[in-house]
Amino acid sequence: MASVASLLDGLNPPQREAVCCVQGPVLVLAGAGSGKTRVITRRIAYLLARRLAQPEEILAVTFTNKAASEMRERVGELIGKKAAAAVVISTFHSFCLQVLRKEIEHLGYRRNFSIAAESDARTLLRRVVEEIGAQESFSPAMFQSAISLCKNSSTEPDLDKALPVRSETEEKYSEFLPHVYEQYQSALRAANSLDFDDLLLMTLKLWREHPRILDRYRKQFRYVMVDEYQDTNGVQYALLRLLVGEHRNFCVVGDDDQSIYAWRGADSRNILEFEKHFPDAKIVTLDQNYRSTETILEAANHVIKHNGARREKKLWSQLGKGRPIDWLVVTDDEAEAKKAVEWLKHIQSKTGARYNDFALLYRSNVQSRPLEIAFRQAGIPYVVFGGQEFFDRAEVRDILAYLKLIANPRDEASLLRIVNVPRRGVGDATLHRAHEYCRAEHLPVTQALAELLKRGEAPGPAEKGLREFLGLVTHFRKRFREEAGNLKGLVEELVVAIDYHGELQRTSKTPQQALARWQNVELVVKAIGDYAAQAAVPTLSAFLDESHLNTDQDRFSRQERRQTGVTLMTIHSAKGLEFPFVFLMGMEEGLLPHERSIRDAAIDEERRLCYVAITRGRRHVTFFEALSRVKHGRERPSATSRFLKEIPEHLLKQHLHAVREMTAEKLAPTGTKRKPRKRTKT
DNA sequence: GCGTGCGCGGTTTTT
DNA sequence: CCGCGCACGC
Repeated sequence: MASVASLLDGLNPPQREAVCCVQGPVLVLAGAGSGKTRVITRRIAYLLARRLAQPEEILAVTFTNKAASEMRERVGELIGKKAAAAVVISTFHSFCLQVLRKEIEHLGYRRNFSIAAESDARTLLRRVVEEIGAQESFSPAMFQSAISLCKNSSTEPDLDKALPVRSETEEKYSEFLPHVYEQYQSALRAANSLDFDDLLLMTLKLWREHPRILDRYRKQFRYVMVDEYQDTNGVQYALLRLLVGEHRNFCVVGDDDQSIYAWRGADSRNILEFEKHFPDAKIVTLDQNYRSTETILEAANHVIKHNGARREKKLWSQLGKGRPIDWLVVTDDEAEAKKAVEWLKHIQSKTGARYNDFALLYRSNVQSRPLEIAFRQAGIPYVVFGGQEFFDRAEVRDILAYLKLIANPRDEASLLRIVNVPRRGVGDATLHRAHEYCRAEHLPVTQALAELLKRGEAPGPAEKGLREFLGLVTHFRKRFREEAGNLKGLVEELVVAIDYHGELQRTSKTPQQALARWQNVELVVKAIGDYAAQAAVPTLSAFLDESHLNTDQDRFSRQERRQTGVTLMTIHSAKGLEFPFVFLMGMEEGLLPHERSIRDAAIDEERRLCYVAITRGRRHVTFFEALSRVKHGRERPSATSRFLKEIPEHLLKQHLHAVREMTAEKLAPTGTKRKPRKRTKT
């Protein structure tokens, strides 16, 4: 255990203050690259070194598993692995899941509840929308995001807030929304399932309705810390408020300028109005940056200062001016990709930088495509982050659905997914009947199906298939209960029992696709093996929980970090990361800011995105701008991003080489007359 | 109950 | 341009 004094070593004055002020509410405004993780980890160690708390009395909440495990690792370096393991460092969702796995029976759900992944939730929602006859108004997807916003926004689902009423269709839609919400919620309950948002909402409900239970948690967690506080939503705020209500030893760390998840329900008022919520709050601002050159920070400061409601802060560093930001103008997106390759090689030849030192950041995933092609052609290794999640692929979800139904016989979304995979001749008629039956008698779906079968109410061809299916599920449910030590073997057996290999061969378009999908299945089996090997008491249910709450970045980051290659990712996924060289692609109106945000007048968040992107760079940042871009399959002219224009000229160096080679014909068909010329400050 | 072809819509995505 | 969701025909 490190000494109290040594824990303050190498910290600047505000950082020390943030570490030492441990009683009462504290807001640490931590600008990009200002050493915030350092502050949180030292603070935890400080609490322990001064014997103010036992490890298990400290709760540190993060938004990602990755952040949580990094934090645990770094706390471990300070106080030892064993003590660090006892500190509760967790994401909001997994913390709430832990609470609910213990206490949910108080809310009338069963302990073996399923987590409904987004696709499962959509399945349930689709039927609800259909039953209500609301399909005329909006798609299930629209209802889904509206419901999610409701669930996130405040304590009680606030239906009016979900969407401002604008058109006739939308009016009709908001008229349906309350019914859809209600029916969806009861469908979830009948399926003994919670969606992601429910994990938080139900915990809140539990604490509200059962003060004694809340009291236990209050007594346990005497010190509470929250990372990325600008990303908390209304429910998370309410949860925290309840938890720290009495002792108020509450320290939040965040940066309002990096709030880029409002569209998902994050409410930046939580950080902006912290003093309103906690009038005696102590505010510490960390604005010394240890990451970027002064040029990069100056550019970032200039962009962000155009935002309205924000806490004034100016990042500064002692790392020298560095080189000006290069601004490369090219004709179109293909040229942009080629230029990126060329420019990367150019920087490498001057600095000797490795591929890992570069990140190409873009607003939306579609932009990755031309980049990937260019990098592949150039033979430069790259890693694309994002895109389809492993656990979101059809074959993986099939296997998971079997396991989920085995763990929770009421899980209707999972049943619907797999009852006919492989084909068993069970159709809508049978399933509808089962659904009605299940609703009337409050039976688990599996049992409802069994009952239909017993009564001979399953129509001819379905009968045999149904019998086999139910036999299989029952068989494996028993086996998983009795042979819990052999998770991996049982999953392997299950895959064979349903002949999933054959199924993939039947349903894949090419043998290559069948192979790729089969390899994913093998990865699921491997994942459960890995899980069983490291868990103290492996259970199917805990494996399923993990597979729902961990993202690919948590699961595969280790391997990928070892890999050397250029990083391609969205600005959103770059938050929290840093790279010596950052290329910011598509600095154009319509892309950054995105056209949809322009339409919705949500420019401030786009500006924060731009700010986040720029502040990822350590040594150097390059902007790319294409004069025309393919959108929805059409080539269209584009204009320089307004954010780029907010950066003073002396910080930029514009390059027009690529454009000089541009031919007149290239521009003519797109109708653009715009000739790039040296920018004049407006 | 199951396979195919047209037509619409299309940011970002910590869990 | 691409992927999917649904509607139609077997």
